[in-house]
Amino acid sequence: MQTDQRISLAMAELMRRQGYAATGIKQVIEAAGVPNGSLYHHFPGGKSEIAGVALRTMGAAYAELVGGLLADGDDLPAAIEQAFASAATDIESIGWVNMCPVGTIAGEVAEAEPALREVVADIFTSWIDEGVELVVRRGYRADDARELVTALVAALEGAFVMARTLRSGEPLRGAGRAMAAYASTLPVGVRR
Amino acid sequence: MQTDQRISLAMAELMRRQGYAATGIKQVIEAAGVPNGSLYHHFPGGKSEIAGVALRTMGAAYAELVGGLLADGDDLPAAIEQAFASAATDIESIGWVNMCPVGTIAGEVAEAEPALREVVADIFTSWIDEGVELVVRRGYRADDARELVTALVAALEGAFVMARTLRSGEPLRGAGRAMAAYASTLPVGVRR
DNA sequence: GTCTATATTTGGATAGAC
DNA sequence: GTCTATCCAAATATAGAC
Repeated sequence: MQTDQRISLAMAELMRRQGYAATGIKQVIEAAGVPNGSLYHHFPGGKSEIAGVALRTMGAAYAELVGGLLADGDDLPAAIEQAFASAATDIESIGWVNMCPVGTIAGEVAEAEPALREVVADIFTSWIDEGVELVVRRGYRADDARELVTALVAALEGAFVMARTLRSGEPLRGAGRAMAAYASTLPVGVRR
Repeated sequence: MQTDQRISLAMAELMRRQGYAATGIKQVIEAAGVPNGSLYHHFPGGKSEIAGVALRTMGAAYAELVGGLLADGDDLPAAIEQAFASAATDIESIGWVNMCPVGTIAGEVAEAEPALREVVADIFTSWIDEGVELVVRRGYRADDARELVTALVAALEGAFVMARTLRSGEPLRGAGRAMAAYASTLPVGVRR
């Protein structure tokens, strides 16, 4: 793997566990196994530049994951409930660290790191846009779809934090059932 | 105001903007206007002890706020939608900083600061317990109430982060409408 | 492009006079 | 209880040889 990828991957892994502020460049250097000078050669912008790249990579990975879950199955409400439940089972078995870190980083950098706030805003926006497209393709109205997907992302991020803090998958399952019930109230043009 | 209150209040305000890791003791000292020695006299446990006190205070304040919103009005779904909408209007006008910071801190400290993770877990638990009592008192089934309140907290925390990042109140309003729609699907013993 | 050495600032925490 | 001075480790970033 390329040096710059090793660096941004190490940054991503550390941010997932500790967030942005608590993650030190020296930790990144050690985890990536690269010398200090190489890091600043590849990322002249230092810590925040690396974090930006790491965030975009994680954002894209989760978009693919969630998109896949939402695309599966005939019934959207059922697919939603299953996606949340599967996330719950994952973190219960694999470990509480295995969580989407974008929301936590978002809260951390929103006021103090304008450049990173915009990166996260881009990630949220693209998640929503891609999700809306999937939902519209299932026959839902565009404005319903946007509201549903926005609420889905909010519920998912919030439930992740609660699950990790309470060491329980229940918040994720509960949020999934709630969002599925909400989705059931929306009209579907094509398939109903 | 007492010295220790000035300290924990300053810590709370700084954590709201920057999170836990990025907030320095020196910043707290300056913001509170107290000398270094006084801080460690009142809080021998240093930074994490102060953060614990600050978190508990913020947790209680938000419990009261949200509890008041949920207790108002005849119709629970309408009260939920209004509570989220009111939060949206607040942060749009007062400022994006004016947000519940508990969720962000939760993500930050979940793996790295076990003592603070437990403090946040206590806060989430008491929010849920108090919310469940309010909802049960309205005639909902206890298990429905617990699931609803858990999802409410998750959606609220997630929507706060999205709103602050996207600089828009819409995620909060959308999440509120979604949760209201979900609440409408639950049976009410007394009033329906 | 890689690597070592180091500059400089800031972190949290402590000591001890008053 | 209050306050000043200070310690020591860690932070990010840079300089310059190779």
